[in-house]
Amino acid sequence: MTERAANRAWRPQAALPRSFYEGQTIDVARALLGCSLVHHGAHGLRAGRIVEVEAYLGPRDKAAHSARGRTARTEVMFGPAGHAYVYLIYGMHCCMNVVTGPTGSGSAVLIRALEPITPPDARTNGPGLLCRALAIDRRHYGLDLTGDRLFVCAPIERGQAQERIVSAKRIGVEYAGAWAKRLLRFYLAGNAHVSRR
DNA sequence: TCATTGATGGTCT
DNA sequence: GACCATCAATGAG
Repeated sequence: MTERAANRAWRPQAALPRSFYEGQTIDVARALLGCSLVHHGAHGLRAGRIVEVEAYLGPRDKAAHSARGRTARTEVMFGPAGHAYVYLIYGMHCCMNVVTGPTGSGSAVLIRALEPITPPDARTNGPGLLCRALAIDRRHYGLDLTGDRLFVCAPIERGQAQERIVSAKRIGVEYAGAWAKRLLRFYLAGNAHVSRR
């Protein structure tokens, strides 16, 4: 946490390969916890450690945007895994997902919160906040996450006991009937940067 | 501390 | 025209 932020310059590792994203969406969601989200932009390097995610399981999942059909907005969800699905919500906030599973499955994982790395005082405890902090917006729609601009890299080894993962209901999807009750939100237990505590 | 509400615009009916 | 995978400001208690 503050130790990582304060000390020697943090350097991103290699981007995770496409095979990482091609797995079962729930498995990918859980595996993303602890990984670093990295953006190399005009502003320089901005990054954070993923501490909260939500899984969206494709068109059968009534909470998923892909359940509304294949449209210009959702097109990237139906493409190959390992690409960014970025959308505008409430007219002012962007949210970022990673596309998962087999091509055509329409599944993705929403990144909901980060523990900031650079800059260390950034507010990243929500899907809109983290996009703003990392300068991610709709221009990144469809971007290949196996490139070197925007990507995820493997967890930083901490030499500590592994952090426990909590499963919970997803936020803001009450309209989705039975799917709203599914425990498809995952976060690191006790982490101070989770969006709702 | 909690509940409520306004901001703001793309997407879909 | 309604809805929305959000956030910040506000006001009551």
